[in-house]
Amino acid sequence: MTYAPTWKSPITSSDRVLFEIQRAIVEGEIPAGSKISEPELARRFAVSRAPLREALARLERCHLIERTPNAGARVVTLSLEGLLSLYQLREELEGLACRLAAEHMPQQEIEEMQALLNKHLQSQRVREGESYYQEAGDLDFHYRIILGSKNPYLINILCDELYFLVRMYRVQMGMNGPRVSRAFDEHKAILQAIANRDGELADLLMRRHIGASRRNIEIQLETKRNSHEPN
Amino acid sequence: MTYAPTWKSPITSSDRVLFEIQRAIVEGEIPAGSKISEPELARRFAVSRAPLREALARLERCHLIERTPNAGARVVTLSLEGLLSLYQLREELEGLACRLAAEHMPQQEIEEMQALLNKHLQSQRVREGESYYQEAGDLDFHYRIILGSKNPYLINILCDELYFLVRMYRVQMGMNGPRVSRAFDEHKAILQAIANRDGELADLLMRRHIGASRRNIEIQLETKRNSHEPN
DNA sequence: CGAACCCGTATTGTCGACAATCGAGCGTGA
DNA sequence: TCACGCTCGATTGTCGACAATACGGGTTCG
Repeated sequence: MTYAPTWKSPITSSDRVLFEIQRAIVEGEIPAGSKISEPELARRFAVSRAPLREALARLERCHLIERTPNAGARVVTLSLEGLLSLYQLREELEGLACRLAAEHMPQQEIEEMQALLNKHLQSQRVREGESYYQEAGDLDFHYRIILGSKNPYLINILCDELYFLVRMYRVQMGMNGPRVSRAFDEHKAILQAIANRDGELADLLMRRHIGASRRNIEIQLETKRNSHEPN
Repeated sequence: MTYAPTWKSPITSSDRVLFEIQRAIVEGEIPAGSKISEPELARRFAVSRAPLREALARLERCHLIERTPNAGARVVTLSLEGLLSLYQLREELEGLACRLAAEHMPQQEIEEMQALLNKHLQSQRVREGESYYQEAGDLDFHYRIILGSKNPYLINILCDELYFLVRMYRVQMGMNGPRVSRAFDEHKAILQAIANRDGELADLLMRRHIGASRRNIEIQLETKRNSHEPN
């Protein structure tokens, strides 16, 4: 069995269009909830509708658009409920990824990650509170652990299908709260557990790491419900 | 947010072709590992290559085929390693599904499932040891619990992307061993926990239920490794 | 004799046009 | 006035043909 592709460089023109639209949707350049017009996008990216439709199929696969037969496609609409569902999943899946990574991740990859964390730590010390860089670092950290699990289905789901949606939520709903500062320490602890081949602990720490964000969302949802329903 | 479609009846001809090929692959009529010829399949199902390619894209999505750019598609090859990866995932995801179902599943759906289980129980009492019927019943049971979780991403992953692959493994690798007889009781216990709104217990029982099969696979893998490597 | 190169063939990726279907707006009738 | 049906326009689904790329066999050179 071959591992998930996870990132082919844009070979075919369908790939190119896919990447462009992905970026545009994630960054909100194509607004969430807006309808997608095949002829318009085809003109915009200077391709025929055939590769465009191929790209749309893959966008649906990573949950960035929703298609209904004979009625076209829409960019997904973001909601706290959706974000909560997403984090419920991530908590389980990335916990599993940690357990498997502790088992299967090669020593070399672990050391590379440790070096990476140290590099990020330096950067953060320089500019305290800078969140965006941490964003990239955080996603990269999770990304590598998932790859370390060596479970092709898990890799595919998290890196190919959910990754961009997570990024979209982060960019457009600004999920970079006060947790940023704590993330470094938690990452360090998780990686240490993996280095010690302690899968159970790594699992637990990762669930906590993501679960903290999840509970944040649940609180927001609660307050939203409380402020809307009584009206 | 809309729930995953999970089963549109074949509206477009692309859908029709998709379902036909899905069935053919799952049942082994198109052998595992064989190369897929677009022109041939297009002729066989009397459609153009456009809807066929759409169908292939969706087949890739549910892991029944693997495509490499400019080189075509192949039916997946089954392996114990792949099956193990699949069950590792299922254990986590369906455990989560149980926990969420205990929280969100409407009383009515629960009662429907209880009725269904009783019906299956009668059927099984009549023909002890009959496995195939149990197969369908088992998949249906899991299916409904997943839907009960009301988590659209979870539903999509398990029911749309992994479901057919599980079926394919069951049909072609004959995963219907001695566990069949125990499944009924375990199903009953899981459903009871959900009915009691005891998510934690339902989670635990489901993990055990799937974990038993998973350990079975691990044992087979172990014996395979032991008999091959020394040579 | 082996390996690298080249070329023909088949397959995949892409295109433009046609057919089928859906949504919007208007007109008609109760 | 409101509801229903209809027509028109636009969009999506499908088709056949063309272009680009990868595989296989044969040849040639070291």
